Amino acid sequence: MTEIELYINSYFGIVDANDLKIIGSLFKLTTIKKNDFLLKNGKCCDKLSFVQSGLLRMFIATDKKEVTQWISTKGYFSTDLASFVFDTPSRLSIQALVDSEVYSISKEDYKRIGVLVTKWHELEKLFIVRCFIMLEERIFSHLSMTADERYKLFFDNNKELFNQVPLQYIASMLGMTPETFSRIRKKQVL
Amino acid sequence: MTEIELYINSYFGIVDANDLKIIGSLFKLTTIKKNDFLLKNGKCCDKLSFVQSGLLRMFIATDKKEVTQWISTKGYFSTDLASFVFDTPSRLSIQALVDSEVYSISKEDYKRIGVLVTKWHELEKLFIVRCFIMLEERIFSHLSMTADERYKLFFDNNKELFNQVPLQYIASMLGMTPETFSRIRKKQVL
DNA sequence: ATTTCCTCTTGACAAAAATCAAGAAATCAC
DNA sequence: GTGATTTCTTGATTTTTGTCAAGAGGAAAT
Repeated sequence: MTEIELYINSYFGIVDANDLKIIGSLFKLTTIKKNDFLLKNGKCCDKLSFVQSGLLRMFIATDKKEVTQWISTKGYFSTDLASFVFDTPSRLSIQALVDSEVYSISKEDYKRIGVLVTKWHELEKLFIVRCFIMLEERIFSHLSMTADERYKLFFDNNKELFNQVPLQYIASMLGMTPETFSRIRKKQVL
Repeated sequence: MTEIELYINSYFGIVDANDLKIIGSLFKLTTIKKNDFLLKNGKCCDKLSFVQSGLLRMFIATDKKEVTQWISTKGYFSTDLASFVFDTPSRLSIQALVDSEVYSISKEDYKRIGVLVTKWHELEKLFIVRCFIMLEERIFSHLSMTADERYKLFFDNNKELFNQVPLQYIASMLGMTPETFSRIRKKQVL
Protein backbone atom coordinates (compact mmCIF):
# COMPACT_ATOMS: atom_id res chain seq x y z
CA MET A 1 0.00 0.00 0.00
CA THR A 2 1.16 3.51 -0.71
CA GLU A 3 1.32 6.04 2.07
CA ILE A 4 -1.83 7.83 0.96
CA GLU A 5 -3.69 4.55 0.69
CA LEU A 6 -2.68 3.83 4.26
CA TYR A 7 -4.12 7.15 5.40
CA ILE A 8 -7.35 6.71 3.56
CA ASN A 9 -7.62 3.25 4.98
CA SER A 10 -6.97 4.27 8.56
CA TYR A 11 -9.10 7.40 8.53
CA PHE A 12 -12.00 6.23 6.42
CA GLY A 13 -11.84 2.53 7.07
CA ILE A 14 -12.09 1.53 3.46
CA VAL A 15 -11.44 -2.15 3.11
CA ASP A 16 -11.89 -2.69 -0.61
CA ALA A 17 -8.44 -2.62 -2.17
CA ASN A 18 -9.77 -1.43 -5.48
CA ASP A 19 -11.62 1.54 -4.04
CA LEU A 20 -8.53 2.39 -2.11
CA LYS A 21 -6.47 2.49 -5.29
CA ILE A 22 -9.00 4.70 -7.03
CA ILE A 23 -9.16 7.22 -4.22
CA GLY A 24 -5.42 7.17 -3.62
CA SER A 25 -4.74 7.90 -7.26
CA LEU A 26 -6.72 11.13 -7.07
CA PHE A 27 -4.46 12.59 -4.42
CA LYS A 28 -1.28 14.27 -5.66
CA LEU A 29 1.82 14.66 -3.55
CA THR A 30 3.22 18.18 -3.52
CA THR A 31 5.82 19.97 -1.43
CA ILE A 32 5.53 23.27 0.37
CA LYS A 33 8.58 25.18 1.47
CA LYS A 34 8.80 26.56 4.95
CA ASN A 35 6.76 29.78 5.31
CA ASP A 36 4.97 29.23 2.01
CA PHE A 37 1.20 29.20 1.98
CA LEU A 38 -1.05 26.29 1.15
CA LEU A 39 -3.97 28.69 1.36
CA LYS A 40 -4.32 32.44 1.73
CA ASN A 41 -7.41 33.92 3.32
CA GLY A 42 -9.78 35.58 0.90
CA LYS A 43 -9.17 33.02 -1.81
CA CYS A 44 -11.55 30.17 -2.30
CA CYS A 45 -10.08 26.95 -0.96
CA ASP A 46 -10.05 24.59 -3.93
CA LYS A 47 -8.32 21.59 -2.42
CA LEU A 48 -8.30 19.23 0.51
CA SER A 49 -4.91 18.13 1.81
CA PHE A 50 -3.45 15.55 4.14
CA VAL A 51 -0.10 16.18 5.73
CA GLN A 52 2.43 13.56 4.71
CA SER A 53 5.36 15.22 6.44
CA GLY A 54 6.04 18.55 8.06
CA LEU A 55 3.77 20.97 9.86
CA LEU A 56 1.03 23.31 8.73
CA ARG A 57 -0.32 26.18 10.76
CA MET A 58 -3.93 27.18 10.18
CA PHE A 59 -4.67 30.67 11.37
CA ILE A 60 -7.11 33.53 11.12
CA ALA A 61 -5.78 37.07 10.90
CA THR A 62 -7.79 39.57 12.94
CA ASP A 63 -7.14 43.29 13.16
CA LYS A 64 -5.22 42.81 16.40
CA LYS A 65 -3.45 39.53 16.04
CA GLU A 66 -3.14 36.23 14.25
CA VAL A 67 -5.14 33.47 15.88
CA THR A 68 -3.74 30.00 15.35
CA GLN A 69 -6.70 27.67 14.99
CA TRP A 70 -4.76 24.44 14.65
CA ILE A 71 -1.40 22.97 13.74
CA SER A 72 -1.68 19.99 11.42
CA THR A 73 0.87 17.25 11.86
CA LYS A 74 1.45 14.10 9.87
CA GLY A 75 -1.85 12.44 9.03
CA TYR A 76 -4.10 15.41 9.78
CA PHE A 77 -6.18 16.95 7.08
CA SER A 78 -5.85 20.61 6.35
CA THR A 79 -8.32 22.82 4.54
CA ASP A 80 -10.80 25.60 5.12
CA LEU A 81 -13.76 23.27 5.16
CA ALA A 82 -16.38 26.00 4.86
CA SER A 83 -14.63 27.44 1.83
CA PHE A 84 -13.92 24.06 0.27
CA VAL A 85 -17.43 22.68 0.63
CA PHE A 86 -19.48 25.81 0.05
CA ASP A 87 -17.24 27.77 -2.34
CA THR A 88 -16.96 30.80 -0.12
CA PRO A 89 -13.83 32.95 0.36
CA SER A 90 -11.69 31.35 3.03
CA ARG A 91 -11.12 32.97 6.39
CA LEU A 92 -8.26 30.67 7.21
CA SER A 93 -4.71 30.91 5.97
CA ILE A 94 -2.55 27.82 5.97
CA GLN A 95 1.21 28.17 6.13
CA ALA A 96 4.00 25.62 6.34
CA LEU A 97 6.05 25.91 9.53
CA VAL A 98 8.76 23.67 8.06
CA ASP A 99 9.32 22.18 4.62
CA SER A 100 6.33 19.93 4.20
CA GLU A 101 4.72 17.40 1.91
CA VAL A 102 0.98 17.13 1.43
CA TYR A 103 -1.33 14.84 -0.47
CA SER A 104 -3.90 17.10 -2.07
CA ILE A 105 -7.06 16.46 -3.99
CA SER A 106 -8.71 19.09 -6.17
CA LYS A 107 -12.33 19.97 -5.67
CA GLU A 108 -13.25 18.40 -9.00
CA ASP A 109 -11.54 15.10 -8.21
CA TYR A 110 -13.00 15.19 -4.73
CA LYS A 111 -16.47 15.32 -6.20
CA ARG A 112 -15.62 12.36 -8.42
CA ILE A 113 -14.85 10.11 -5.46
CA GLY A 114 -18.50 10.07 -4.50
CA VAL A 115 -19.37 8.83 -7.96
CA LEU A 116 -16.60 6.27 -8.21
CA VAL A 117 -16.80 4.79 -4.74
CA THR A 118 -20.27 3.91 -3.55
CA LYS A 119 -19.54 3.88 0.15
CA TRP A 120 -17.52 7.11 0.10
CA HIS A 121 -20.13 9.50 1.48
CA GLU A 122 -20.89 7.20 4.35
CA LEU A 123 -17.23 6.79 5.26
CA GLU A 124 -16.54 10.46 4.88
CA LYS A 125 -19.50 11.22 7.11
CA LEU A 126 -18.00 9.05 9.84
CA PHE A 127 -14.69 10.83 9.39
CA ILE A 128 -16.30 14.22 9.86
CA VAL A 129 -18.25 12.97 12.85
CA ARG A 130 -14.94 12.12 14.48
CA CYS A 131 -13.65 15.61 13.70
CA PHE A 132 -16.83 17.09 15.13
CA ILE A 133 -16.35 15.15 18.35
CA MET A 134 -12.78 16.42 18.65
CA LEU A 135 -14.02 19.99 18.38
CA GLU A 136 -16.70 19.37 20.99
CA GLU A 137 -13.94 18.12 23.25
CA ARG A 138 -11.94 21.24 22.59
CA ILE A 139 -14.88 23.51 23.38
CA PHE A 140 -15.40 21.61 26.61
CA SER A 141 -11.80 22.35 27.54
CA HIS A 142 -12.48 26.06 27.17
CA LEU A 143 -15.69 25.89 29.18
CA SER A 144 -14.25 23.97 32.06
CA MET A 145 -10.48 24.32 32.29
CA THR A 146 -7.92 26.96 33.21
CA ALA A 147 -5.06 27.87 30.89
CA ASP A 148 -2.87 25.71 33.07
CA GLU A 149 -5.06 22.66 32.66
CA ARG A 150 -5.43 23.15 28.93
CA TYR A 151 -1.66 23.32 28.66
CA LYS A 152 -1.14 20.08 30.53
CA LEU A 153 -3.79 18.24 28.56
CA PHE A 154 -2.36 19.35 25.24
CA PHE A 155 1.22 18.77 26.28
CA ASP A 156 0.51 15.23 27.41
CA ASN A 157 -1.00 14.41 24.04
CA ASN A 158 1.38 16.35 21.80
CA LYS A 159 4.80 16.40 23.41
CA GLU A 160 6.61 16.04 20.11
CA LEU A 161 5.20 19.30 18.81
CA PHE A 162 6.84 21.44 21.47
CA ASN A 163 10.34 21.35 20.08
CA GLN A 164 9.27 21.73 16.48
CA VAL A 165 7.19 24.87 16.28
CA PRO A 166 7.35 28.39 17.72
CA LEU A 167 5.63 28.09 21.06
CA GLN A 168 3.65 31.26 20.53
CA TYR A 169 1.55 29.39 17.99
CA ILE A 170 0.71 26.66 20.46
CA ALA A 171 -0.13 29.34 23.00
CA SER A 172 -2.52 30.99 20.56
CA MET A 173 -4.11 27.68 19.67
CA LEU A 174 -4.76 27.03 23.35
CA GLY A 175 -6.24 30.48 23.83
CA MET A 176 -3.55 32.21 25.87
CA THR A 177 -0.77 34.75 25.39
CA PRO A 178 2.86 33.71 24.85
CA GLU A 179 3.71 35.23 28.23
CA THR A 180 1.12 33.16 30.08
CA PHE A 181 2.28 30.12 28.15
CA SER A 182 5.88 30.73 29.13
CA ARG A 183 5.00 31.13 32.80
CA ILE A 184 3.01 27.92 32.82
CA ARG A 185 5.98 26.09 31.31
CA LYS A 186 8.25 27.48 33.97
CA LYS A 187 6.01 26.14 36.73
CA GLN A 188 5.90 22.69 35.09
CA VAL A 189 9.66 22.27 35.16
CA LEU A 190 10.07 22.98 38.85
CA MET B 1 -45.53 18.86 4.28
CA THR B 2 -45.42 17.83 7.91
CA GLU B 3 -43.26 19.72 10.34
CA ILE B 4 -40.58 17.04 10.44
CA GLU B 5 -40.49 16.89 6.66
CA LEU B 6 -39.92 20.64 6.62
CA TYR B 7 -36.95 20.25 8.97
CA ILE B 8 -35.41 17.45 7.03
CA ASN B 9 -35.88 19.43 3.89
CA SER B 10 -34.35 22.62 5.23
CA TYR B 11 -31.44 20.96 7.02
CA PHE B 12 -30.60 18.26 4.57
CA GLY B 13 -31.89 19.81 1.38
CA ILE B 14 -33.74 16.76 0.17
CA VAL B 15 -35.83 17.56 -2.86
CA ASP B 16 -37.45 14.25 -3.64
CA ALA B 17 -40.88 14.22 -2.03
CA ASN B 18 -40.91 10.48 -1.72
CA ASP B 19 -37.59 10.30 0.10
CA LEU B 20 -38.81 13.02 2.38
CA LYS B 21 -41.88 11.02 3.30
CA ILE B 22 -39.83 7.93 3.99
CA ILE B 23 -37.42 9.72 6.27
CA GLY B 24 -40.12 11.74 7.98
CA SER B 25 -42.08 8.62 8.79
CA LEU B 26 -39.15 7.19 10.74
CA PHE B 27 -39.14 10.07 13.20
CA LYS B 28 -41.58 9.84 16.08
CA LEU B 29 -42.90 12.84 17.96
CA THR B 30 -42.63 12.54 21.73
CA THR B 31 -43.00 14.97 24.59
CA ILE B 32 -40.65 15.61 27.48
CA LYS B 33 -41.79 17.30 30.64
CA LYS B 34 -39.79 20.12 32.14
CA ASN B 35 -36.75 18.81 34.05
CA ASP B 36 -37.10 15.32 32.56
CA PHE B 37 -34.15 13.80 30.79
CA LEU B 38 -33.89 12.90 27.13
CA LEU B 39 -30.55 11.32 27.90
CA LYS B 40 -28.63 10.57 31.06
CA ASN B 41 -24.88 10.34 31.03
CA GLY B 42 -23.46 6.87 31.28
CA LYS B 43 -26.21 5.34 29.18
CA CYS B 44 -25.66 4.71 25.54
CA CYS B 45 -27.46 7.29 23.44
CA ASP B 46 -29.81 5.28 21.26
CA LYS B 47 -31.66 8.03 19.45
CA LEU B 48 -31.21 11.23 17.51
CA SER B 49 -33.70 14.02 18.15
CA PHE B 50 -34.79 17.30 16.66
CA VAL B 51 -36.44 19.89 18.83
CA GLN B 52 -39.95 20.66 17.64
CA SER B 53 -40.81 22.94 20.54
CA GLY B 54 -39.29 23.80 23.89
CA LEU B 55 -35.69 23.87 25.05
CA LEU B 56 -33.13 21.18 25.81
CA ARG B 57 -29.99 21.70 27.81
CA MET B 58 -27.02 19.50 26.99
CA PHE B 59 -24.51 19.36 29.78
CA ILE B 60 -21.58 17.45 31.17
CA ALA B 61 -21.33 16.86 34.89
CA THR B 62 -17.81 17.21 36.25
CA ASP B 63 -16.75 16.71 39.84
CA LYS B 64 -16.93 20.44 40.47
CA LYS B 65 -19.81 21.67 38.40
CA GLU B 66 -22.18 21.07 35.54
CA VAL B 67 -20.90 22.42 32.25
CA THR B 68 -23.62 23.40 29.81
CA GLN B 69 -22.37 22.52 26.36
CA TRP B 70 -25.33 23.83 24.40
CA ILE B 71 -28.99 24.72 24.61
CA SER B 72 -31.02 23.33 21.74
CA THR B 73 -33.91 25.42 20.52
CA LYS B 74 -36.54 24.68 17.90
CA GLY B 75 -34.97 23.06 14.86
CA TYR B 76 -31.70 22.06 16.48
CA PHE B 77 -30.70 18.47 16.76
CA SER B 78 -29.86 17.02 20.11
CA THR B 79 -27.90 13.88 20.85
CA ASP B 80 -24.57 12.69 22.17
CA LEU B 81 -23.11 12.15 18.74
CA ALA B 82 -20.12 10.15 19.94
CA SER B 83 -22.35 7.82 21.88
CA PHE B 84 -24.98 7.57 19.16
CA VAL B 85 -22.57 6.85 16.32
CA PHE B 86 -19.98 4.74 18.11
CA ASP B 87 -22.10 3.02 20.77
CA THR B 88 -20.10 4.30 23.69
CA PRO B 89 -21.53 5.43 27.04
CA SER B 90 -22.61 9.05 26.75
CA ARG B 91 -20.84 11.81 28.60
CA LEU B 92 -23.63 14.26 27.95
CA SER B 93 -26.91 14.53 29.73
CA ILE B 94 -29.84 16.17 28.01
CA GLN B 95 -32.60 17.72 30.06
CA ALA B 96 -35.72 19.68 29.11
CA LEU B 97 -35.73 23.22 30.47
CA VAL B 98 -39.43 23.57 29.70
CA ASP B 99 -42.08 21.15 28.47
CA SER B 100 -40.76 20.15 25.06
CA GLU B 101 -41.56 18.12 21.97
CA VAL B 102 -38.94 16.28 19.98
CA TYR B 103 -38.89 14.26 16.82
CA SER B 104 -36.72 11.24 17.54
CA ILE B 105 -35.37 8.45 15.45
CA SER B 106 -34.07 5.22 16.90
CA LYS B 107 -30.63 3.98 16.03
CA GLU B 108 -32.06 1.06 14.07
CA ASP B 109 -34.33 3.27 11.97
CA TYR B 110 -31.51 5.74 11.53
CA LYS B 111 -29.41 3.01 9.98
CA ARG B 112 -32.27 2.12 7.66
CA ILE B 113 -32.36 5.62 6.16
CA GLY B 114 -29.03 5.02 4.48
CA VAL B 115 -30.46 1.93 2.83
CA LEU B 116 -33.77 3.44 1.83
CA VAL B 117 -32.56 6.80 0.57
CA THR B 118 -29.58 6.67 -1.75
CA LYS B 119 -28.45 10.26 -1.27
CA TRP B 120 -28.81 10.22 2.50
CA HIS B 121 -25.16 9.80 3.47
CA GLU B 122 -24.14 12.62 1.22
CA LEU B 123 -26.78 14.97 2.60
CA GLU B 124 -26.06 14.00 6.14
CA LYS B 125 -22.39 14.62 5.52
CA LEU B 126 -23.14 18.16 4.43
CA PHE B 127 -25.28 18.63 7.51
CA ILE B 128 -22.47 17.57 9.79
CA VAL B 129 -20.02 19.75 7.91
CA ARG B 130 -22.20 22.72 8.77
CA CYS B 131 -22.21 21.65 12.41
CA PHE B 132 -18.44 21.30 12.30
CA ILE B 133 -18.11 24.82 10.96
CA MET B 134 -20.29 26.18 13.76
CA LEU B 135 -18.03 24.54 16.32
CA GLU B 136 -14.93 25.96 14.63
CA GLU B 137 -16.53 29.37 14.94
CA ARG B 138 -17.20 28.78 18.59
CA ILE B 139 -13.63 27.74 19.25
CA PHE B 140 -12.44 30.86 17.50
CA SER B 141 -14.55 32.92 19.88
CA HIS B 142 -12.72 31.36 22.81
CA LEU B 143 -9.31 31.90 21.25
CA SER B 144 -9.83 35.53 20.36
CA MET B 145 -12.55 37.11 22.48
CA THR B 146 -13.07 38.24 26.06
CA ALA B 147 -16.08 37.12 28.10
CA ASP B 148 -17.62 40.46 27.31
CA GLU B 149 -17.28 40.03 23.56
CA ARG B 150 -18.56 36.48 23.64
CA TYR B 151 -21.59 37.69 25.57
CA LYS B 152 -22.38 40.40 23.03
CA LEU B 153 -21.96 38.08 20.07
CA PHE B 154 -24.21 35.46 21.55
CA PHE B 155 -26.77 37.94 22.78
CA ASP B 156 -27.06 39.56 19.36
CA ASN B 157 -27.79 36.22 17.76
CA ASN B 158 -29.97 34.67 20.48
CA LYS B 159 -31.88 37.44 22.21
CA GLU B 160 -35.02 35.35 22.54
CA LEU B 161 -33.23 32.79 24.71
CA PHE B 162 -32.45 35.24 27.49
CA ASN B 163 -35.92 35.42 28.96
CA GLN B 164 -36.63 31.72 28.62
CA VAL B 165 -33.83 29.91 30.42
CA PRO B 166 -31.91 30.34 33.66
CA LEU B 167 -29.08 32.69 32.77
CA GLN B 168 -26.54 30.60 34.63
CA TYR B 169 -26.81 28.00 31.86
CA ILE B 170 -26.04 30.55 29.18
CA ALA B 171 -23.13 31.75 31.28
CA SER B 172 -21.75 28.24 31.49
CA MET B 173 -22.21 27.68 27.79
CA LEU B 174 -20.20 30.84 27.10
CA GLY B 175 -17.45 29.78 29.46
CA MET B 176 -17.93 32.16 32.37
CA THR B 177 -19.37 32.18 35.88
CA PRO B 178 -22.88 33.42 36.64
CA GLU B 179 -21.35 36.33 38.54
CA THR B 180 -19.25 37.47 35.61
CA PHE B 181 -22.26 37.06 33.38
CA SER B 182 -24.38 39.17 35.66
CA ARG B 183 -21.79 41.95 35.78
CA ILE B 184 -21.47 42.02 32.02
CA ARG B 185 -25.24 42.35 31.72
CA LYS B 186 -25.23 45.25 34.16
CA LYS B 187 -22.67 47.11 32.06
CA GLN B 188 -24.71 46.54 28.89
CA VAL B 189 -27.80 48.23 30.29
CA LEU B 190 -26.06 51.46 31.26
C1' DA C 1 -50.28 33.95 52.54
C1' DT C 2 -46.07 32.24 53.93
C1' DT C 3 -42.59 29.22 53.44
C1' DT C 4 -39.23 27.13 50.57
C1' DC C 5 -36.40 26.89 46.85
C1' DC C 6 -34.04 28.62 43.07
C1' DT C 7 -31.96 32.31 40.56
C1' DC C 8 -29.83 36.45 40.15
C1' DT C 9 -27.22 40.35 41.95
C1' DT C 10 -23.79 42.68 44.57
C1' DG C 11 -19.63 43.51 47.26
C1' DA C 12 -15.11 42.39 48.89
C1' DC C 13 -11.39 39.94 47.86
C1' DA C 14 -8.25 36.54 45.48
C1' DA C 15 -6.55 34.43 41.56
C1' DA C 16 -5.72 34.17 36.76
C1' DA C 17 -4.41 36.12 32.71
C1' DA C 18 -3.26 40.17 29.73
C1' DT C 19 -0.38 44.02 28.75
C1' DC C 20 3.78 46.59 28.43
C1' DA C 21 8.58 46.80 28.37
C1' DA C 22 13.13 45.08 28.49
C1' DG C 23 16.43 41.87 27.84
C1' DA C 24 18.17 37.01 26.86
C1' DA C 25 18.38 33.22 23.84
C1' DA C 26 17.94 31.06 19.71
C1' DT C 27 17.68 31.10 14.72
C1' DC C 28 18.46 32.86 10.17
C1' DA C 29 20.89 35.22 6.44
C1' DC C 30 24.91 36.65 4.54
C1' DG D 1 31.26 33.63 12.27
C1' DT D 2 28.78 37.99 12.65
C1' DG D 3 25.00 40.71 12.61
C1' DA D 4 20.08 40.88 12.18
C1' DT D 5 15.82 39.02 13.24
C1' DT D 6 12.73 36.33 15.62
C1' DT D 7 11.32 33.98 19.64
C1' DC D 8 11.20 33.32 24.39
C1' DT D 9 11.53 34.80 29.15
C1' DT D 10 10.98 37.77 33.03
C1' DG D 11 9.33 41.54 35.93
C1' DA D 12 6.07 45.09 37.03
C1' DT D 13 1.52 46.38 36.55
C1' DT D 14 -3.34 46.38 35.12
C1' DT D 15 -7.32 44.15 33.74
C1' DT D 16 -10.23 40.42 33.73
C1' DT D 17 -12.35 36.79 35.78
C1' DG D 18 -13.27 33.65 39.64
C1' DT D 19 -14.49 32.76 44.50
C1' DC D 20 -16.91 33.35 48.63
C1' DA D 21 -20.57 35.15 51.12
C1' DA D 22 -24.71 37.57 51.77
C1' DG D 23 -28.93 39.13 50.42
C1' DA D 24 -32.86 40.39 47.14
C1' DG D 25 -36.34 38.86 44.16
C1' DG D 26 -39.48 35.50 42.02
C1' DA D 27 -41.69 31.31 41.28
C1' DA D 28 -43.60 27.21 43.05
C1' DA D 29 -45.52 24.41 46.83
C1' DT D 30 -48.08 23.80 50.79
